[in-house]
Amino acid sequence: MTKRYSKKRESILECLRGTKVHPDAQWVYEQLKPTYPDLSLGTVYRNLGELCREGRIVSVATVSDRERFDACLQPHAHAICAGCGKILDVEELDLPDEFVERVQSKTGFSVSYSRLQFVGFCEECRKKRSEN
Amino acid sequence: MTKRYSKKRESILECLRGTKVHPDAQWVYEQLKPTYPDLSLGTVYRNLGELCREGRIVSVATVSDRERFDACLQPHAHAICAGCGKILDVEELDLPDEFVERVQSKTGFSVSYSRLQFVGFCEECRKKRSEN
DNA sequence: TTCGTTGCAAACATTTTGCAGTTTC
DNA sequence: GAAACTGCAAAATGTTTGCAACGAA
Repeated sequence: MTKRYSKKRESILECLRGTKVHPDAQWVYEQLKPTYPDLSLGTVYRNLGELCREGRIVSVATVSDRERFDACLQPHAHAICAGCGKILDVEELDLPDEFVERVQSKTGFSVSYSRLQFVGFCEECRKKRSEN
Repeated sequence: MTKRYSKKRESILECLRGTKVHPDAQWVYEQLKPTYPDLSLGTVYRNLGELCREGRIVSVATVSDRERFDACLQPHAHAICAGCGKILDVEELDLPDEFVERVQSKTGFSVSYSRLQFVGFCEECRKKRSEN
């Protein structure tokens, strides 16, 4: 199946590249719906999957049962709020190079990429909690 | 709601403690079903959720849309096979202590726990791939 | 007796898929 | 014109929930 140009796929990728929220399919759909009134959610899912398989985006986490994506391919850590689901990038937390090598030698895996997630509560959610 | 003893809940916890496969709800259900012919999947879900909330088990990853759990609470990394979904423990990959502090100071999060995942393909899945 | 726990089935939410029409090449 | 792409709706999948029966304290 040779790949063909698709305006909607390109827009989905651009949408991801232009945001820092690490969105899920629904969010991308809502962003693009005004521009493409005939856009369907299935198309968003299909293209997110395709872009992942091609390695043009990555799946960074599943939060509240929704898969979240990122078009930034440079490895970096994520802070995930267990309250509101917000995901923030955290730079300058690079894993030692030998980690991947050690995983490969210990498990026999060939490692494609890694995820470093810090789960907790963001300031806003902590504030809301203390109010109640 | 004061907690009461439940044989099934205890068995669910024991089941998790006795395995290294980082199972999902379905797997636990199938393990215990012979022992408890009247066990229902809903009970497994309810208790896994409860055990998580109590901090007696942790959710280590969502693979192929299924949440996977672990009764081992010592922080450790995981190798996740994108082919078959297998999850292996990887010891001796400790994050520098200052990572959590840095996340907290940079994002304002209060971090509860972290996850370090290495996604790739296990030996068996690579073998299968090269055969086709 | 109280109220947490469970089985069961229905409800839910997210994601996938089949198909017919459309677009790219 | 062939094959990829899409909208739409239905289906599939994992998970949650309401309720009546059950069980622990």
